[in-house]
Amino acid sequence: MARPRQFDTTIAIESICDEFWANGYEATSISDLEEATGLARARLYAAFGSKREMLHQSVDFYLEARIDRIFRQVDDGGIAGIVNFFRTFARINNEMPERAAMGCLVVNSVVELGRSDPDVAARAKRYRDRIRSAFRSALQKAAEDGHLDSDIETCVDLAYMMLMGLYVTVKGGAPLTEINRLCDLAINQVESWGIAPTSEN
Amino acid sequence: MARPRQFDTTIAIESICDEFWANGYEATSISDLEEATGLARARLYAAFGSKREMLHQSVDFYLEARIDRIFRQVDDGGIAGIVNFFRTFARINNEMPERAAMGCLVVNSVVELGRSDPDVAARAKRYRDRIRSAFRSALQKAAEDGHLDSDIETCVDLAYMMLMGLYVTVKGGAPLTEINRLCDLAINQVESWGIAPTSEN
DNA sequence: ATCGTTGATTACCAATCAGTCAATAACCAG
DNA sequence: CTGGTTATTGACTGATTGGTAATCAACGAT
Repeated sequence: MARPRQFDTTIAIESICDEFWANGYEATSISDLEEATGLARARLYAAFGSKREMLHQSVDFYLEARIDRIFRQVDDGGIAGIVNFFRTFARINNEMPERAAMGCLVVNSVVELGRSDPDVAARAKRYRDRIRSAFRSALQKAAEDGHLDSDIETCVDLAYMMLMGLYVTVKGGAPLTEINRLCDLAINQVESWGIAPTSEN
Repeated sequence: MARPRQFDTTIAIESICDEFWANGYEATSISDLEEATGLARARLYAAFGSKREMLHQSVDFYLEARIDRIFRQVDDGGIAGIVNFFRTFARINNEMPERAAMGCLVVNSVVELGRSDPDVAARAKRYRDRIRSAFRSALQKAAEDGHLDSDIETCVDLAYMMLMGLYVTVKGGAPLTEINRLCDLAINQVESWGIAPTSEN
């Protein structure tokens, strides 16, 4: 009963997401988004309402297209699933350093805007919950299989904190040797949860 | 042999630092800095050259006035010094939530600009080095006193990552219960390094 | 006292910012 | 084919951005 939109909003959000991801919210102008999407600003505003809303939808997209997709592989993977996650993290840093240097859109956004934008903070909560849920599921599976000898919630939180530490370190332009060292540490730590602790922690 | 400056640049940088700390780099305008310092923009530019330089000097100030001052107490404190550091972190979050929600200027700056500003990245390296140096000294002292049963470098990196995880979580507006839980976890972890590991990790 | 140098003040700049509006175009139900 | 509805277009807005130029004021050395 009316003129249909001539572009796919999801595809547009994907381009917008990449822009915010690479450069941050404030440093990204509407002109940048016009260029990235190939859409005139009025079309963007007609579709999304405001720059903030574009960020919110970008984070939503990122949460399901990136975060959820990655952590679904962790959900059922047991200890190995978590280990593999950190291995992949290291591999991306070694093979795609530019991409890795973008860090995580949710971390970037929440550090830049979390204090002033409750909508970003709310998405950050979903983010934390999703990550911890994946780690928890993986560890619960390990526990059922008798491959766990540690408190699950403690390990969940520890894995989460190590991951956040990695993101911040990567953003700081730390050399690959340092990033690999931290990844190895995380991997060793996670693997140690699956076996009885020895004198070397 | 010329007219002396009528204001203390260090005091000005302190105000500028607070502004960047609270609101981030891009979201802070020169007008905001004029208001915060009480100095006209031309005076700021005469003294500091550019907005970027104001940030760099703010981070430098922050590194020595905040970071170094805090971590000097960790340097010689052994295990208890590190534990006390995380206890203080928790206390600030409980007693001064608004201040705590500002997070850490270096983390904020490096997440916002580290990818594009090498000068910020360089300061982030000094930041990581200083923090790890403090944790290392503390753990070495514990080792000399025979109160350590873990690999020092591993513990150093783990403590650092936990701290970064805390900063990110705080920025995400996580409830106090969650922050306190993570702080308690960090404290338990650090304390465990000083005693022989048991079956509960 | 004066001269050279520097800081302070004010007004100003072009560029860019996020966002809007009126006109036009395309679609679908009837 | 027409009328109602929505998308698209391109020009446009006032406000704000980081940064400057010119004038004036204050100082120390001679």
